[in-house]
Amino acid sequence: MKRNKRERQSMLTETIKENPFITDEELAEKFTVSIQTIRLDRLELSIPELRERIKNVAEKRFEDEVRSLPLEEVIGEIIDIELDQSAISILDIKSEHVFKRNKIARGHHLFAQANSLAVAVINDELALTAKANIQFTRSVKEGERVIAKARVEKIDDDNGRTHVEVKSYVNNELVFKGEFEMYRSKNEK
Amino acid sequence: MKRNKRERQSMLTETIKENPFITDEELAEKFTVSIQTIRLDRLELSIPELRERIKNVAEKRFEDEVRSLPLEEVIGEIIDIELDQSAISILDIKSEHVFKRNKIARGHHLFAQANSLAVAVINDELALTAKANIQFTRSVKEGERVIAKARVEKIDDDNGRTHVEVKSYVNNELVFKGEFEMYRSKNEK
DNA sequence: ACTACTATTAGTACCTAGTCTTAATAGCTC
DNA sequence: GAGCTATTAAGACTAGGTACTAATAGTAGT
Repeated sequence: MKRNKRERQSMLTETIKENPFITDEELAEKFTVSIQTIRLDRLELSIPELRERIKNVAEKRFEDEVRSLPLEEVIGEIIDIELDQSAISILDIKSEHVFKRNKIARGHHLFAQANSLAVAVINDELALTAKANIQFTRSVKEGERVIAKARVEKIDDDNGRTHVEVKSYVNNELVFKGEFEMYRSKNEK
Repeated sequence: MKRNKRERQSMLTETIKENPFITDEELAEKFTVSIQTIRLDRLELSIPELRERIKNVAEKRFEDEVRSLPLEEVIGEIIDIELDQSAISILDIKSEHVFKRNKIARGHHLFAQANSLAVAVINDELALTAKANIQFTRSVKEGERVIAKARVEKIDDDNGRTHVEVKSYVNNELVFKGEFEMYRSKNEK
C-alpha cells in the first residue's frame, strides 16, 4: 500500500488541488505516513498550509464577487424621446458590463438598454414586453458607447400591441437589432 | 469619537460584512476599544471568528464551482448543469427587479437570467449570444421565484452555432420562453 | 449613600493547525 | 562501516482565536 516518495507527492498535489480543505493530519492518515512527512512534502512542493489555502480560495471569490452588480431600474440614459414615436438612449460599457475574460459586453445589458427604451417610448404607464426578436450583430467591448434608437412601427389598437424596433450602434456601426412587441396594460376601451 | 454599544455593534456587523478578512485586533483599533469588547460583540451578534468567516467564504465559492463560467457572472443561481446538455437556475424576484408601479418584473431581468443560463450551459470559455427569439407569456410579480430551464437543442459544428432553448417557470407555469442562437468562439474538436 | 446593573477591560488556560529546528532511526549502496 | 535518502520524533513558538473568571467605571433606582 505504501508508495514511494515521488508517487506520494504527486498524489498529494492532486488531493490538495481537489480538496484544499484537508488538514495535514488527514493527509497523513490517507497516505499512512506521519504528519512530519506530509509537512516535508508540502515544503518541497511549495504547497501552503491549510489556512493559507482556504484564504486564497476565499480571496479569489471575493475579488470576483464585487462585480455582480444588479441591473438598475432603467438601463442607459435617455437623451431624447417622443412618445409613441421614437427615443434614443446612451449606455457606456464599463467593467461591470463585460465578461472579465474577454471584455466583451454581456448580451443582457444590450438587451436591457433596448428593452428599457422600448418600454419608455410607449405612451402608457405600464407597458410590458410580450415578445422580442433580437440579433447581436457585433460584439461590444469595454469602453465603447452604445447608442440605442427606438422607433415605434405600428400601434395595433385591437389587441393592445405595439411594435417597436430598436437598433443600437457603436460609432455608427450596428451592434444590436431588436423587434419588440409591447403590451399596453392600460388600454382604455 | 467613541460610539455607544449599539452603534458600534451595527458598524461592526457592516464592517465585517464588507471585509470578512479583518481580525479582532484590527477591529479593536478601528473602534478604539479592547479586543475583549470586540469578542463580546461578536459573541452577542453571533459573528464567527476570522478563520470561520474565511472558511465560509471559501466553501461557498467551492460549492458553486460549476465551472465553464464563474458564477458571479450569471444572473440567477445555477442549481444544476450538464455542459452542452441542460441547466437550471433560480431567480427570486425582489423589489429591485420590478416596476415600482405594479410590482411586475422588468423583462430584461427574465431575459438576463435566461441568457446567462444559455451562456453557462455551453461548454466553451467564450460563448456569445448571436440571436434570440423570446416571448414573455405571463407577467412575474415581486416575491415569485423563477426557475429557468435551458436545453441545448443542436450543436452546429460548421458555423459554430449552438441552439439553446430556455423556458422559465413560476409554479410550473410558463412565464418566459426563448430560443437562443449562441456563438462559440473557441471551437474545440 | 447603598445597591444593582451594564459596559468594558484584563488575565489565564486552552485550542488548532500549523512553522522552524534539531535529532534520531531505518534501509540501501558502495 | 561510511554516506546517503527517507522518514519520524520532539520541542519551542505562532496567530487568532474560545471559554471562563474577575476587576473596575459609570449610571440609575430607591
